[in-house]
Amino acid sequence: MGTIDSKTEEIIFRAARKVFTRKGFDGARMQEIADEAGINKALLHYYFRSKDKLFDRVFRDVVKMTLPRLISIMNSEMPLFDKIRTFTSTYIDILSGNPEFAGFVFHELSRNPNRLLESLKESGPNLRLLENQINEAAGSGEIEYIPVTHLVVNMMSLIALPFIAQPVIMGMFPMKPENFDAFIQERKELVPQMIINSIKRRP
Amino acid sequence: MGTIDSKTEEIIFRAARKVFTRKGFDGARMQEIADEAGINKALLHYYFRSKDKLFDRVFRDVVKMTLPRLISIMNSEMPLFDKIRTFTSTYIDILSGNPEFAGFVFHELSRNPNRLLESLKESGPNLRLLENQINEAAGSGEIEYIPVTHLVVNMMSLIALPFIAQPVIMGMFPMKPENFDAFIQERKELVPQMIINSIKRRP
DNA sequence: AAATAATTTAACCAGATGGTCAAATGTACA
DNA sequence: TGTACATTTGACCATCTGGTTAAATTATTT
Repeated sequence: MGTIDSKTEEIIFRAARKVFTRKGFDGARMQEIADEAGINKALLHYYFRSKDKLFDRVFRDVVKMTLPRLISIMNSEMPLFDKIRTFTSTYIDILSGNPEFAGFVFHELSRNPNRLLESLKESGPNLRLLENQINEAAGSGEIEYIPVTHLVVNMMSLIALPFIAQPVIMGMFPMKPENFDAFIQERKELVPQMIINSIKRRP
Repeated sequence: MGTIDSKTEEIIFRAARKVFTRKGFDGARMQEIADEAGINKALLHYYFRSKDKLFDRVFRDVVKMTLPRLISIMNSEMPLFDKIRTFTSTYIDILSGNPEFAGFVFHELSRNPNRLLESLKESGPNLRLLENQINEAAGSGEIEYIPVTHLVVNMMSLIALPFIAQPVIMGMFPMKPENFDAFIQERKELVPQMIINSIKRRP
């Protein structure tokens, strides 16, 4: 279940992912997906019964392309600061390759919050582990205490929002696409530095 | 131009803002707006010729409800750290009162990037001023240098994303709506502290 | 090569959706 | 009161959209 065997099925699926992630469920048209795939609209329904079913597959695929790698970093035994650095650069790399993913996931999730819950329930990040690392580092005086919630949300925010806000950013600060890419790359260093700097205890 | 005189016009407009900000342009239905306003669908077109026109008014209104206050803070002569604190708490207050605004603006902007450019062109924030403040503070050794772009994007990110990601956050960390509100309130202190901490030069 | 099954298509359908219009209702004013 | 004007509505229309179906085409099996 969930596998793609035929060649055309693969083509259709990629087309669907492209259109859905760019336009969202409501903005996407089955006809547009068919055109993008270069096939007849009826073929969409032959392979993926309905728009809902096709969308569902796409959404799961997008989650599967991002979450597992991030969760495995979170759940690793890596030291706290390394974890922050690795998480950031991995997440930024993923989104650099698929800039629409961030906006897509958050937007569709607000349309149907239950969607992610399933994915998270079956293999969520082990927040207890991260919590322990924070407590240890705070106990030893290495860092100032910060609740896990805020630390995680801070990382997500600093990483994901620039992609969602790309048009705003490129409008505010005159930027060509290459400049925006460079700007994002700078953040692979800047974001973890900033997070670490903000919690590291001052001498 | 752009004013609302009649009582029903006001009711319709509020209904439209509610529906559009929650569902987006593509997800919104004229019938739903009419129902929300408790009037006939034809009346929508009587007051606001088309869905596009109505949406445009709503979008402009939302921008006008947020941007000017933020811009005036940015353009004020307030000291850098105060500016960061005031900007954050004002922005969070605005979004707390209208949690859908953030996702709405960013999503619709990626559908039509030109929309904001107009609003920004006529009265954008004076980034040169902020830049000077950064340079001064960096020159005097008070802070570590940071490009304006990153500083501004960092603030936007830490403030706006939690609202966009609300369902994700409430799913990851078991949170009831009240808890989420409290979580957001905590950030009015935490975010500026974090930003300032991350740039303040260490002794 | 014939028969069977899988893939692909053109044509079509039903319901939804943005939009129109003529009639009805209400309001102000002479 | 009657008349001009604005407001509101129900009914209707054209188009779009997801989905179906029967036929055509291609691949597979015997």
